[in-house]
Amino acid sequence: MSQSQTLPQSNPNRLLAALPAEVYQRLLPNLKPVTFALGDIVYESQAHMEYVYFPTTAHISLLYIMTNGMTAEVGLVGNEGLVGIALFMGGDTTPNRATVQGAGDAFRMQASVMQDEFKRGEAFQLLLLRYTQTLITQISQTAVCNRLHTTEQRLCRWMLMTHDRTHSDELQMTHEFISNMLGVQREAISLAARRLQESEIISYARGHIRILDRQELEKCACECYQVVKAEHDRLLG
Amino acid sequence: MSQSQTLPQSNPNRLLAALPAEVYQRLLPNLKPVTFALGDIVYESQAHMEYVYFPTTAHISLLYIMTNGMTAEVGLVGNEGLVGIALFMGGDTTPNRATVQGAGDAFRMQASVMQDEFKRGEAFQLLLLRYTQTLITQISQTAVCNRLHTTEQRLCRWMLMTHDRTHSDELQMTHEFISNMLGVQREAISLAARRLQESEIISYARGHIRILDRQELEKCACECYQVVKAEHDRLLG
DNA sequence: CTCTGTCCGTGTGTTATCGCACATAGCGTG
DNA sequence: CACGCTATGTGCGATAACACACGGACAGAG
Repeated sequence: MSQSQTLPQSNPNRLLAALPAEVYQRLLPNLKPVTFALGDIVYESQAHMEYVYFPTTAHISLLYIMTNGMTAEVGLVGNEGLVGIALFMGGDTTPNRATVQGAGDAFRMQASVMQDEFKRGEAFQLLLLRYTQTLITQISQTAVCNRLHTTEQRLCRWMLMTHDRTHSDELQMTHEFISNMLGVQREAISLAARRLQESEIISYARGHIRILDRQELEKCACECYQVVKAEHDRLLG
Repeated sequence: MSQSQTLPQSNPNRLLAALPAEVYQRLLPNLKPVTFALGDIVYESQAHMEYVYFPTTAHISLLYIMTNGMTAEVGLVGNEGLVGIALFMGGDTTPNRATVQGAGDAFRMQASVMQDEFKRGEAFQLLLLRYTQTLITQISQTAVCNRLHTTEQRLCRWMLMTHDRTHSDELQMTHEFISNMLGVQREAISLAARRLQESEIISYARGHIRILDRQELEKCACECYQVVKAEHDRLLG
């Protein structure tokens, strides 16, 4: 992680953008731009959290690591949200690791500054709680989806969610990486991905996936994608 | 649902019990005892919510119903929590149905009264947000568990969670009912339950399950049960 | 241009679960 | 006590996913 020189204004964090000007101005001096590389660990499971992060171009996975080493993603955060909700929910830590799934930029804010503004109980608090509600919906739907849908459907949903946060048709990730997010074997991803490639919905090679036909991709995904999206639009759109 | 005559003090709601006396006294006039029967629907998916509920002896399932009718539980609330978090998180509704899994009592509070107290930003708010954080952990762990663990492990975890909220060794529920919670076929529950009965960990007959050996049951469950319990104890213990 | 590590393809056997069909048994009702 | 309903047992073929193994192909480093 390194400091970047200029604020990435072209693709702002949407929570910060939704704040009243007065609040935004008050917080601005406390927003420091940072750059994340793929694979960076933002927070370790159960570890102290000093900052909250408002992604702009980066996106971050919340994942759980079992004692036997298997992993599964429970949530995904891009420029629509923030990472570190435990710091205002009162937990201070979480059992999940937060790791960078897409390299890019974010703003960070000292936990104490965020908490002071949160305690004012105004727009900032309302916004953060509403976002947390959408995150709860996302996690709930992941629970349901993990139980009731096929690997192929879940792969489609996951690519759509990632696509929304990537702002590019090319996703840089290997089958191996995706299998760790979806909690399945790498071979299962290879199989599902190949079927999608044969249908000319995606194409891929050596860690680069290109989304060719987003409409078809949405048709192949389960309803979970739309449920989460609709709930997000309702609460923060 | 019917009004009961006396407040069930023997088994209080633990959130209410944790409030400072001053706050509790202020809220008391707004707490109305209600009794739930098995199967009652507390909130319908996407429907208006007029009250929040603090269970005492009842416990309530949060479950998602797919368009094809399949269901899966995402969370379980007993006297350690409350139902209706969307009312202070700012969502007002949720995509999940809340349904009574164990008959019993609860206190209800008008949404507006709850919101007024919440906005004071004091003990009540802190407590509710902390509880919400434990619920997020529960939902997250359900997501992971649904993906990575066997039906038998998940059945054990689910019975433990229910046992904690039932305050009795006898759970009144059929295999069919449990299968709807865990999102599996009824036959899969029958199989797993029979294995547990053969090991003399539980016994059951016609909708009555008796937990014979809770220690063994914990051994058969996955780590998810302990993770959620530990996080709850850390935040609200 | 060769080497090496990463990424993906593919096969085989095994297990878990589904989907369905039907049998059996207890319970309440009339 | 006969009946019907509900709860559970059981079998079987189909499918999805796991676990493991190994081969091929490409990219980048040197």
